[in-house]
Amino acid sequence: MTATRRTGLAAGARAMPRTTPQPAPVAPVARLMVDVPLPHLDRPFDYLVSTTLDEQVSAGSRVRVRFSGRLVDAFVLERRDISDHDGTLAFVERVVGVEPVLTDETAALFRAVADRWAGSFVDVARLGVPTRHAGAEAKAWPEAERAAPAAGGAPAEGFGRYRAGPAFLSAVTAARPARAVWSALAGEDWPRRFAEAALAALGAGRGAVLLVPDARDLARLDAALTALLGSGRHVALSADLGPPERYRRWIAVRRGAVRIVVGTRAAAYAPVADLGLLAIWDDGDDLHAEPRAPYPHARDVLIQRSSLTGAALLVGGFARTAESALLVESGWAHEIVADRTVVRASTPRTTAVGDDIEQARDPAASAARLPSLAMRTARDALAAGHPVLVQVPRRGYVPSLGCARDRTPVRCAHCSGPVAAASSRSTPTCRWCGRPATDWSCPACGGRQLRAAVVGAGRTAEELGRAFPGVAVRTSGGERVLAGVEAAPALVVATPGAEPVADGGYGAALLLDGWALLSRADLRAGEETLRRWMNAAALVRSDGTVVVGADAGVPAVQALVRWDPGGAAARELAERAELGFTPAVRMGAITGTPAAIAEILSAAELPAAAEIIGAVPAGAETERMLVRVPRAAGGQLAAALKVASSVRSARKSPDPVKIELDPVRL
DNA sequence: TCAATCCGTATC
DNA sequence: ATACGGATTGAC
Repeated sequence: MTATRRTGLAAGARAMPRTTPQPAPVAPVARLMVDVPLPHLDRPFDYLVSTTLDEQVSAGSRVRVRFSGRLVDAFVLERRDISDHDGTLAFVERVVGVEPVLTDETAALFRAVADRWAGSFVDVARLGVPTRHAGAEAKAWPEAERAAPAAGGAPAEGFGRYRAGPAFLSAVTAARPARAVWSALAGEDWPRRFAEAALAALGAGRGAVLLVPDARDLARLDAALTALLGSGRHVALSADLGPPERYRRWIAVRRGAVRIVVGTRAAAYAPVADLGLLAIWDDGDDLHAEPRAPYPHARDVLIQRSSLTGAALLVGGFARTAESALLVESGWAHEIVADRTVVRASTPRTTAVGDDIEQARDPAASAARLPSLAMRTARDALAAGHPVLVQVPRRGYVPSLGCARDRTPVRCAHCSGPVAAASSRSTPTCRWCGRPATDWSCPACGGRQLRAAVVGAGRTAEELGRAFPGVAVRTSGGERVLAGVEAAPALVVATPGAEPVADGGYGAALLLDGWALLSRADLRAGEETLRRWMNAAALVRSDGTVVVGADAGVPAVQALVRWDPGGAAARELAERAELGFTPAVRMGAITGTPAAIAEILSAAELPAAAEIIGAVPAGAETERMLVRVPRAAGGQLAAALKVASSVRSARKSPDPVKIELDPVRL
């Protein structure tokens, strides 16, 4: 660049006079991570900080730098005196916003999570740091309005009902790194318990992060914290806030104005200083699994964060996952469970009516789906003035049809998609391409008559309306989810996960079509079914009744009847160990073209014990390969896969591969 | 001998 | 990604 050009620039657009930048006198080097998606660039680079930017660039700052010719975003990890880079250093171009977005602790967490899931730092940082919104930086956070903390309950209240419950709370109060898996009793006011645990952390002068699966649970937890702490001392973070509000709240946390964060999975990375408690509710819910690379699971992020910071960890739920069972079995976490007598007293009476599979599978006969016991149970609860919950696994009217004669599933003639009916009168239509399925004939027997193969929530509500004339029927599911229902007779038809909370509890719950949940071709079908049932049954009054439409011999049914989430999870874990599946082992899943998979496998120095489980088709021209290693070699596996994908990206290999660790779905 | 092109490598 | 250097190729 010539002297004249430089003079020209100095006289140019910028108001501030511009000369050759001088490195800052103290700690002129900024070590930073550049925001480029290439795995082989996932390491720090050093830049110089000029005297003009000296004040604004600190550890955690978001900056822009010229990297290999173009301007890219970057996260500053630290300021240091010297660089170990041999070449000359470029200067940081500018600072993005005045707010440092990383703390030393979250930077370490991003690194650890990236390493654990064979991803890169900036991929994880993108999950944990919301997009900047300049307007939000200016506003101050309102002062907390303090509620008089409600007095702690009597000994047999709250966590006092559980063995090791009070011990956990006092550990949090004493800022000790207690770790626990909590199996909540049916009917438990878990948002209140979470709020109490957060208050304990606050009492120790620490902060807390509490995670829930979805917006509805978040609203409940938010309300419980407001009731206990007043407003302004905690903040709710979720994706559906919209960028400005989300950033405003997040910045309040980063500045230390708020020390308690409740939120959905991305809140796991909230920059709370001096963490005293990390908690997650219902860790079996799929929503805790991040769908963006590197696909970290919120429970595992909290586990790592607990290890890094020494913050207490609470994994709570009505049901228990095999992963949580492993935390207990390995001795890493303690159990918080109630004694059997307490469990029996709080669990609604539960009966299975699976009886005849053939009959249960004939959804056309409403008497079979709503057996007489279920009808009687509902009638009694309604008569007693309580609402009745009816859980139906599928939404829609008739989401799946079959041949009336031999039950061959009806597929679309054009695209082979599944065919569903939207109402009793409408023409069955393909759910993929929308074409009506007129003129269908059974490929097996030639029959032309259709019948319902699966009955959805819509038709169930219709049937119930006829069976109980005069009783209000309400539905919750899909896009229309009810938060709660009042303590009055009503039939509430809900899909799993969309069950409204009933004021005072439901008088009864009917869990229909258990076979549809249990027979899913999924390794986790049993665990997931029990989780959905327990979450529904937990909303029933302790003197109420649960009727579950599944065979009494099925382990999940027995665990529900006995309210034994720990036993079920231990059995599940043992089964996974036998089959060699997560969490008993660590797994890597590589999805891509056969050539790309072969490239990864040849570049990866897999641990000696690695076992490769042969490629299965995974979509058009792609396959999926699994690598299994003992848990102790999990870190090595992730590192090897990371190196292999770095080699591929450095080599500019064309077809993309997806690398997942411990995938939730197999 | 020089320029156009390809390939591999580093990116502070 | 993308910019750059060194090697390679082809035409004069």
